[in-house]
Amino acid sequence: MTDAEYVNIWMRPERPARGPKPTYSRAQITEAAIRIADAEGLEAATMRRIAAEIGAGAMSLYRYVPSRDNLVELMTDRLQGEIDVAGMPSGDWRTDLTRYADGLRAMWLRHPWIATVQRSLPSFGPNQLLLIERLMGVLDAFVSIDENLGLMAMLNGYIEGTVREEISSAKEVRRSGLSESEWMARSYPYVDRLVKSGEYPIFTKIVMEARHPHLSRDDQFRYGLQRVLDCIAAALPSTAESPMSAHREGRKEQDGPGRARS
Amino acid sequence: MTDAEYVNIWMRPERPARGPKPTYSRAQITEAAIRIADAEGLEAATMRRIAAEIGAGAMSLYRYVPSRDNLVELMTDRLQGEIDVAGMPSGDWRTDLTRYADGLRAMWLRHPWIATVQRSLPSFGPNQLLLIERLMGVLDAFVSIDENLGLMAMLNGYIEGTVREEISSAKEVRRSGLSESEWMARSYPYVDRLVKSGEYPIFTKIVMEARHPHLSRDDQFRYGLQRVLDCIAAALPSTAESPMSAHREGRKEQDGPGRARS
DNA sequence: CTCCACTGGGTACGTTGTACGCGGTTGTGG
DNA sequence: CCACAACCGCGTACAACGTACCCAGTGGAG
Repeated sequence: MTDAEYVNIWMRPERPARGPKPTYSRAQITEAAIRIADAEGLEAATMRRIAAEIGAGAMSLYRYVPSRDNLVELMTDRLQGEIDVAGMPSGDWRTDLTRYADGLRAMWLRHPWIATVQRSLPSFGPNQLLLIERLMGVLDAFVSIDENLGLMAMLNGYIEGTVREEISSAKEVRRSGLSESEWMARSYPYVDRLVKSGEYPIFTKIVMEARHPHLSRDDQFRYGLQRVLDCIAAALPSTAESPMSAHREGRKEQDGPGRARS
Repeated sequence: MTDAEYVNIWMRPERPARGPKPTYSRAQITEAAIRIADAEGLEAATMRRIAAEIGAGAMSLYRYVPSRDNLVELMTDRLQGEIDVAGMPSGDWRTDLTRYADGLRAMWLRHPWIATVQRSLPSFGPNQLLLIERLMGVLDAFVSIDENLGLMAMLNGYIEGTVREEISSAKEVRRSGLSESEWMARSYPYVDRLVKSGEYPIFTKIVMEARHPHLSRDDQFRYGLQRVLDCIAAALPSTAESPMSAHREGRKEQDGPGRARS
């Protein structure tokens, strides 16, 4: 089996048996790369830059990592480890999934570049495996694996989609050096032209509403998450009823005070 | 206002008033770039390659497009136009959203590279605007804009998340030149080691189950989508009841025949 | 007719990932 | 104990990238 035939990075041993002791380590390199990516984006984490960060020569990194893509894989798995899923399943699936959702979102917001890595087939690094065990374990007692996978796809889809939006908004703000409201002011001519054209009534409605957001980003996320969890609840057998899920009030019309519909 | 201060690509006029007639056009360049990206991935659509495709010199493209990033924006908006949302809202929101979901998924599968572009703040190209109008119009009569945005975030999150997985799986298959089952055979040593270790019971369950998938990818998608739509239905006032949504049967335990839990 | 804003495109620069090979270091078989 | 092969860090080199700059031609406005 030649070097190129390792199925993934986790199969390739970090350290060979013989030879001089390595000065650095995969973990150290991964850490440095994450530090740079956090501060300046993933594209700033070039091999030369990472090497400089730990005081090594550029090509030295290739003694530890076969390629930059593989390094990104290492970084991604390290991030999965930041999500605290200890003690799951706790018996209260709603609490568990809320904790997971908050943890995943917080992790993405700490490391926004994660949104730009397109996962290849799941590489099943150690942290990802642990996460799978704990997360899928939450509903494992209640539904089949197929159904569990489907529900988690929905949950993850909601979380990632929402956070992607938060991230790209924040990135644009940083990129342009303008605050969010300044950015809106800058793009005013374009938006205004669209609004004034009268061809986009719903877009207009969104723009008008967005200027007076009722909820903070956190609250928006929490609110939508509760909706998703309600949906999951509906898919579970009654035996799974979560101890403290008595927050199902009659919601119906809860519009703001007298906003007319166009 | 200097060139750099255009707020986005849509504000910048394609053609100036005077001078010789351009040989090419933004639309033509965009089309060529999409063709290349479809066949070989977005990273293959380099400026030189696109120029060669239409028979131009590399630098000529910059007469039409300020930068490659802006070109990607043009490509993305063109893709949004492929989703057929004509005639929405039709009055049957469930049918409308199903059609949209199928259309979005099909478009992503036709142009998998879309998953690798990280949107900056929504650029509101013409096709995206139209899509917003039609899609958000579907539920506009039933819920507030805030709620509508939340529900659509959930729907889009589910669709994009699911399709991302399909895409990365397909890409890995193409990259390695192996079929899906060959790929699994190749990675058998790694997976087998994990299974045999006994530390990952749920991962093991997934692997065992995945060898006998009950549903095709299409059916999986459809199934999860129905679940999401059920969730949306729960958030709507009763007046919004969709004509043909009587497919809520009693589902409970539907496990495979007697697989013990570890 | 004259001007000059525009055209297509060639050359060149800085930056990227990484193949290759060097001289030095070290665990191990004889 | 010692020679050797396997490993180390890393300097050099190359191809490909996005794009700044410049130039000679072209055609509508005054």
